[in-house]
Amino acid sequence: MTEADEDRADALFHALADRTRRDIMRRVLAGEHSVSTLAARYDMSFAAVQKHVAVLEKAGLLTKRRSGREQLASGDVQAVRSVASLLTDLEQVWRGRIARIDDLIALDTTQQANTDQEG
Amino acid sequence: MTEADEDRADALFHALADRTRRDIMRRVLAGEHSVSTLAARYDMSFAAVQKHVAVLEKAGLLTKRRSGREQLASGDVQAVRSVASLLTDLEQVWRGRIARIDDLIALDTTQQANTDQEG
DNA sequence: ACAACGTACAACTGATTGGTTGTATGTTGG
DNA sequence: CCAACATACAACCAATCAGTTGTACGTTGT
Repeated sequence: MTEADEDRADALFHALADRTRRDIMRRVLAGEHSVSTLAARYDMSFAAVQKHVAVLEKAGLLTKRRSGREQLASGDVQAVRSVASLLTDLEQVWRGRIARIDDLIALDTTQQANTDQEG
Repeated sequence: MTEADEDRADALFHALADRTRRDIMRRVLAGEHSVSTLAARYDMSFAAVQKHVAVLEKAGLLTKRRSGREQLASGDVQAVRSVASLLTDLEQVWRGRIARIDDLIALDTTQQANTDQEG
C-alpha cells in the first residue's frame, strides 16, 4: 500500500528477475556459502557475482555473516514468502472479480425468477 | 530448469518489478479494461502505459481482446500462480536444508546415545 | 614477514529500461 | 464523409543495469 512497500516490492521482484540471482538464491537457501564459493560456480568475474549478492542482500533476500576473511551468505526464506504473499494478494483481487460475476449471475437468475412469476 | 523456463521466469519477475505494472495487474485482474481507460489512471503518456501493458502481455500476465476500436485487457490469474509456484520451489530448497540439519541433529543424538551406552 | 586469499569498491562500457513526442492506421457516430 | 477516438509503432533521451578491469584492504597460513 505505502510508498515504502512499493519500493520493497520493486526491489524484491527486480532481484529475482535475473537467473544468476535466482540460482544464487537456490544455493544460499540450501546452505551458507561464501561469496567466492558462489563466484566459482559462474562464468563471470568475482566482482559481478559480488554485485548480484549485494542486490539480493539489499532486497533482504539474503543476509551475510562474517567468518574470518570470508563472508557467508544465507538465504532468508521469510523474504521469499513475503514475495509469495504479494502474489496471493493479487490473486485475491481476481477472486473479488469472480465473486462479483457470481453476484451478477445470482441477480440475473433472481430477475428471471421474478419474470417467471410475472408471466 | 530449461533455458526457456528461465527466460519465462526472467520476463515474469521483470514484468512485476514495476509499481505501475503491478497496479495495472490489480485492475485487469479485477476486470477487463481498455488500454485508454487504464492510461487515464496514471500520470504518464498513453504510449507509456501502452508499453507497460505490452510488457505484461509478453510475460503472459494479461491477454488482450479486441472489441471494436478498443483493446480490452484481462489479467491471467494462472500466470500469477505460476510465479507463486516458482517461489514455493525456492522454499522447497530451503526445506531441504532444514531436513538435512535435522538429520545431522538426529545423527548426533544417536551418537550421544551410543556414547551413553558405552559410558 | 609475506604471499595468497577473500572481499570491497570505483570507474568504465554496452545494453536495456521507462519515459517522451510524433506519426500512421483503423473504428465509430453524427 | 469526416471528426474524434483508440491504438500501434518508431525515434529519441536520460537513467539504470550487468558486466568488465583495476586497486585497495583485512585475514590467514607457513
